[in-house]
Amino acid sequence: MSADVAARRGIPDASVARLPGYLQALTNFAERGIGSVSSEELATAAGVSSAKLRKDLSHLGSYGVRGVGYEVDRLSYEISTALGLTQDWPVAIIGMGNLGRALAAYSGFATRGFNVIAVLDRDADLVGAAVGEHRIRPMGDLGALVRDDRLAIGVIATPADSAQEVADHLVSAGVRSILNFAPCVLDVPDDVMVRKVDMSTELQILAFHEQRRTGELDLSAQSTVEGVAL
Amino acid sequence: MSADVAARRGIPDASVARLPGYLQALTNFAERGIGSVSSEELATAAGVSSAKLRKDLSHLGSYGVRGVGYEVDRLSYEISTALGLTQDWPVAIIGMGNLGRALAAYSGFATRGFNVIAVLDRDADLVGAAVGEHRIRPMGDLGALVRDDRLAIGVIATPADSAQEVADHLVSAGVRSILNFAPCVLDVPDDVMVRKVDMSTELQILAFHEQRRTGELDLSAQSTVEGVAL
DNA sequence: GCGACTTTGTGCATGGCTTCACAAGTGCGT
DNA sequence: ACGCACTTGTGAAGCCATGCACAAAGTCGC
Repeated sequence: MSADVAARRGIPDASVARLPGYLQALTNFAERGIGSVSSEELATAAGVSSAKLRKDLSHLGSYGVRGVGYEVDRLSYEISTALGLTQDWPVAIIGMGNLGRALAAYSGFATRGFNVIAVLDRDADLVGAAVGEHRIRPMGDLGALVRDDRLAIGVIATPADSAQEVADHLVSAGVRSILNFAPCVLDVPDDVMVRKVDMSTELQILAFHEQRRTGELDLSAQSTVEGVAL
Repeated sequence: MSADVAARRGIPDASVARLPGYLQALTNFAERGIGSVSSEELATAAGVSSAKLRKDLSHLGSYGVRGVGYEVDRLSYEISTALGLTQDWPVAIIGMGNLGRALAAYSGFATRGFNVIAVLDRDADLVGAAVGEHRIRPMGDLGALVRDDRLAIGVIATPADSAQEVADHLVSAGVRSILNFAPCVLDVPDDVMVRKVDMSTELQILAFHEQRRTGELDLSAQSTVEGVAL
């Protein structure tokens, strides 16, 4: 068991970031009634190379069978355990604008080990309004949610200018994992983990490649010789 | 100019992924009336190390002044140019569920170089309905949007089970940059770039670290000796 | 049983990214 | 004019992740 923990401690971040993808692919296989997959099949379904997949899985332990592959149910369980999804994590969403409401209505949480236990907003005028099955609660409720309902993960869906304030609130209430949808950098203590989701950033990265592509096409008149591929 | 392009070609992906963050931080500085920043200040605002920032910027060219720092406006312009944001990119959002509507209503696009020119849905019953300033259009309009309005970027906001179908439609219409919000892997030709945004994945990564943290706390009773930090 | 075949798990080499450390260049005060 | 304080840009070193190639280990057919 201590070996278990020791193994888990050493999983590289890059591997951890891919585990959810494997889990999702495995769920698809299970739904299609497939009981066993090779690293090649699973890797293709998850969009990675089979060597990478095997190395990633080797960090969890040795759950495959040589010559055969991986049992879908078993591997799903092991990855779920590694990710800490054997329990349901209570999540609170803060900021009930368009995005917050969309997130609150998103059904994908429940099937993936998360449970939205509360939605909150800083705006007193919104408090009490219904959002799906929830009623919007005031920020002051955060402390009770952490204490009584073991809230551990906060989702910030506010505009950028109030995100830091909300983050401070979450941190002082004891939340140490934050998913930030606001397009800004949050300043939090070292022991608080923040992950950011920003569609503008993603679009800008796409724009870079799109522009580079069209830029090269313009130049192709004078030199088609340079490798355009890749 | 060819040196310019050559320089731009060589920007590492990791650097490109950080440029939007720098641009955003610079915009903040500009709004606060700050005309000049050091790499240290900008790096802190963007949440990276100053060495990394300087190396990233060095890939664009030499736009700083030793002993002084970077002029905010100038650097903003250079990064915008590198990212291809001097023009506005036409974007279409496909899938008008909760998420699609939230994205369509998101005001952050316009200020960051993107312009939602159309929203679409596969469901014929939804076609024609109003979403903000837009009316939902049928998938068949994609070809015309690419041809007449230079649509280059598609945003998939459908459930996972129709994402691949939508992606195929986008690709055959000529779109080569896709932002995918559906929790699945898309199979597209090599010259099509897909970036994925998946909040479930992000939450699962947070859960991993949260679980590891609490797991170690549980064990701390028997052995506080092992380095708990980091 | 046994040999042929399949697939995992992993040591090793490779490449890319990050960090360090410092020379080169700039402004300022005197 | 000159030295001092400051900051950029960049070679060099170290680190992490990826890809390769193969031995180990299992199945299947006979």
